Amino acid sequence: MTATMNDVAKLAGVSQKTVSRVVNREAWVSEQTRQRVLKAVEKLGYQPDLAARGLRGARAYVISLIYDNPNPYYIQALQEGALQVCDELGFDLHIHPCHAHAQDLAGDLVNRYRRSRLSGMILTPPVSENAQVLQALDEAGANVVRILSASPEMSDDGMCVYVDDHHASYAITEHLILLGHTRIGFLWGDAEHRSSRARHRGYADALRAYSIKEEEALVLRGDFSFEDGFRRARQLFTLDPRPTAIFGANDEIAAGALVAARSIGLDVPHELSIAGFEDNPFARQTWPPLTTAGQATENIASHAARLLIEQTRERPSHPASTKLFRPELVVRGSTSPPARR
Amino acid sequence: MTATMNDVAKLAGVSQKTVSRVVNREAWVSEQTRQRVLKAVEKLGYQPDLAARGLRGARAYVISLIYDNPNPYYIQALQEGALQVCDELGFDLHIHPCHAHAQDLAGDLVNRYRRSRLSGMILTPPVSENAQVLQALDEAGANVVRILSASPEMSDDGMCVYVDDHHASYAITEHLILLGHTRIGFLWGDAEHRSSRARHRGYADALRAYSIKEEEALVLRGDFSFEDGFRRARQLFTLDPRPTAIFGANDEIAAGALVAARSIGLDVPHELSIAGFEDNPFARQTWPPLTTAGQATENIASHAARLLIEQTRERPSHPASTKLFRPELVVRGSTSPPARR
DNA sequence: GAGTAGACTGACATCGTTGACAGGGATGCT
DNA sequence: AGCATCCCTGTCAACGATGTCAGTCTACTC
Repeated sequence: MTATMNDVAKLAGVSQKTVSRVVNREAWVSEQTRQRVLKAVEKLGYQPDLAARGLRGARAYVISLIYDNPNPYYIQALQEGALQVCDELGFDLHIHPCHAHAQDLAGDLVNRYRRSRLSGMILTPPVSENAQVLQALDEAGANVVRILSASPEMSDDGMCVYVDDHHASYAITEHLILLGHTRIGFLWGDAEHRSSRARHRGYADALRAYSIKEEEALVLRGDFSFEDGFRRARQLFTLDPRPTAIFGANDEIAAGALVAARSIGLDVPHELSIAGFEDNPFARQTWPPLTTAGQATENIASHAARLLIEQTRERPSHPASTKLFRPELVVRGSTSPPARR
Repeated sequence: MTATMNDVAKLAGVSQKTVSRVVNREAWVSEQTRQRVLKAVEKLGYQPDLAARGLRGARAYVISLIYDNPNPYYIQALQEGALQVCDELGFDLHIHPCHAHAQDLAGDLVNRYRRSRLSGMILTPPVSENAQVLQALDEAGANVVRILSASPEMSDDGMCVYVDDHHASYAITEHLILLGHTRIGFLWGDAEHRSSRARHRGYADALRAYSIKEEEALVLRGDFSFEDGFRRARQLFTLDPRPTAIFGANDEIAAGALVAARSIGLDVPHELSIAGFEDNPFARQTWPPLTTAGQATENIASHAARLLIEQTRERPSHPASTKLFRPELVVRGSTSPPARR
């Protein structure tokens, strides 16, 4: 039913191998032959069979996106970015949600890698920071690109796409300080995420830069969830005096804080400013909309996918390159100067 | 490096074919041989290669999930549900976001079907209701399961997983009526979605059942987005008298209405009740949390995936079966009796 | 005791593609 | 003229599984 390479070859009057050469853009095919083959391809609506291709070739035409992240907006953006590049370059994308704490995550990923003959994997936080996983994949000879928070040293092995959380977090904190806030609560994300630590450092560094002392009671650890943001915000409200601003390590936490404020009748932003991080669509759908910082996750993912696929093609011209993305401050209605007391 | 069926066969001292039989749970293999093979499989960590399998067999071991839906929570739930079944049954899942209005969606899907040798496709609204797509896939002999809103006739061809939007929408409207509301605004979702029409019918039928006249001015068409919910809610607020309740055809619309209410200083639920539909996690993260109706989308998707894979296996024992899911009413803080005027 | 059916196993071709290698014609160099 | 080199093309085996078919070995029936 579906046309195969053989059909194309017959129609074009060449050998199957020559069709393969044309399709794969190999060198040394005469222009004349090329055109004839392409015409036949067109006519038959031929499309290479990914399974057969992957079977014979060392490389298959599939990459996998690995994530463990509760934020659907983030995940969807990742997927869209990666898919766009895959479509363009004729690859398939597999998605693999997983649990960062699963029994044998490393083994599982290695199995997947083999079983599906992956060309490569895109690792996202926190899996991209899991030393055990990285080692196992490295030993298996897997082709990996990691998305992760930039660390001051940037000394990671392999190909990485960095996000400068520290910088953006500094910018958000500075924004609050410049509005006149000095008592700024900070709600952590999962401490095991490197990005959480970077975001906290950005906060602390900004305070220091403006000679504001970091108060222990204003900084609460927890996780990246809405619920935990809600809980911890309420905890901050018991302080006397209350903080005049809260900076949540992601938009979900900030949204939780927003609802917490509402729940005790606090007016945002006049009685309390709230800022988030990531700039989900979500952040635009609260009232008031959230001040936050973000970078199109889609771009980050598509960059990672492109890097990965290029590496697959073994073009030695591209040395293992990295890239740094800088999220940008987005000021919306949830922050304003503190009310005078 | 990775073990193949041949390696397993050698170790177990049987033919490759026998290993294939054991792995695929075919009948007529002696228990003794089975055990020996399984031990060898275990020892070598053998996993069947999906590409090779798909190449030889008519069926491949991949299904695809097709969607065009702006709601990441919904999509993620679909994905999780489908993936769970795929993992269990040894299939791969491809995801394929698309645009329902794309130039040649039907052709694109058929191409994909062939190119990746899919075992089948799960179609979600609104693609699952696109006659042109259905016909093209049918002609290509594609194996399809559709997720879609139940219609009164239920006369769809092929395998379907139905969601009873009408029933749930009736329940929500009834809930509002029983609280004492009579002027209830209704904000449509995209009219081309069958579910939108079903939800509106549920609303209208409930009003009729309680002898409340449907007022044209209270019913506004639009799409499923937050922004459009916001816009249309503001439009409703210009009416005199204002509606005392708004029912949005999904949670996003309802959230938009919530923010709209806030923006003109209306207190929810006391001055205005708001209800949504779908029960996203999202609906719990507003203030107040939304009254809504929902059914675990994950279950719907996993049911669809299971149906699809079973059909692949050509077990004639299962006639093309369908299933009806009934979303349930979830009452939260965004609805209450109307204030007395 | 022959025939038949049922349980179990293996040999071999095959899916659609790519990789290794060989071959042939044109061109350039000695 | 002879040889090497550069283009261009084709032949053949292989990837790792499954499907077809033919076989063997037991047990049961008549």
